[in-house]
Amino acid sequence: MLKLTKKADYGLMALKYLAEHPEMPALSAKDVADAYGIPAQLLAKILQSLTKSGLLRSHAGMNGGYALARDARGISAYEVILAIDGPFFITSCTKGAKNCDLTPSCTIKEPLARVNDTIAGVLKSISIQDLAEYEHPDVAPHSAQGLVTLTL
Amino acid sequence: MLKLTKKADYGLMALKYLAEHPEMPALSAKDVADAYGIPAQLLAKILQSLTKSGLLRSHAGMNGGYALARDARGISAYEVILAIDGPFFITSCTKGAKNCDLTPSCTIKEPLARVNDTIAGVLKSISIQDLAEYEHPDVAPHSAQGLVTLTL
DNA sequence: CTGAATACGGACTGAAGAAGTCGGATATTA
DNA sequence: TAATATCCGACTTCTTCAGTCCGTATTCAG
Repeated sequence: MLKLTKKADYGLMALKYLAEHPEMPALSAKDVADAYGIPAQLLAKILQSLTKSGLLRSHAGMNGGYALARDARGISAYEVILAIDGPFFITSCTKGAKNCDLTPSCTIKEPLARVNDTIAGVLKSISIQDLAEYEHPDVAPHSAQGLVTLTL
Repeated sequence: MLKLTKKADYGLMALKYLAEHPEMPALSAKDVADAYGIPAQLLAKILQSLTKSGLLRSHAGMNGGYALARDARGISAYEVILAIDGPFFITSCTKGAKNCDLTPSCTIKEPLARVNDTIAGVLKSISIQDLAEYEHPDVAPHSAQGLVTLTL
């Protein structure tokens, strides 16, 4: 629980890989899948959904493949996860149209919604470029600085 | 995905309920379950695991039940979730003994581990007391102030 | 023009985890 | 002793995730 799906992981990895190879006009799903040992067909579908969400540009045919639709710095981890897994909510019942049946239970969900927002904020502050630049943990703790304030 | 299990929800609700009724020496699983419309047997098992983790004190027999083992202010949401669902990691492969088979994939997981720590920090900053005090969203945005800094 | 390489997309299967139930054993108290 | 509890393991059911299969459409090279 509270875990990213493998699809989201794969998607982040693939985008990172694309960001690391800006010289290539396009990389096929198979290229990326082979680079990481990911099931090619599965990654293909992931990249397709990222294309539909506008994060990638695709091109069929020989020497086709995928490329980042924007600069790596302009794509956040949040967008990627959202595109692949849909909107996430930390709580089971959200205060949307489908309200939850347990009337008083929602008193606990309100504060947790703040947690949800906090997590979303953190993920929004991380760009694909950040992931690509990240080399070694102990070497350079620089770059992205996400400051998040949680007020209950 | 990135969602709390219902068990964790139920557990948080139950602890909140206990915190709201400090006058009661003990409340049975059934009491709490009825208050929220939760399956009693399911909640019972949740409360048992919270007891094993030392967050609750239990007492069998008539007029028995559960009570908070500590002050509500000393129990964090993090502890509750940990006790019920076990340790959570945002990424599928964690850098523990069971290392992941995808060698290069882990390059992406390192930065996400920071996200994981951030989330844990937020959850640690929220106490059961905070949940119990939280009355209405628009009325009083006071109390718990969690400040979390994420450095990639 | 033809064939290879590629993206696209629906349907399907298997595995895993979550949610909940059942049944019984133990402990405490009225 | 009977009622009320916690305690605990096994089980079923349901959903979601992960992955595969297969057919179609698009583009490019020869």
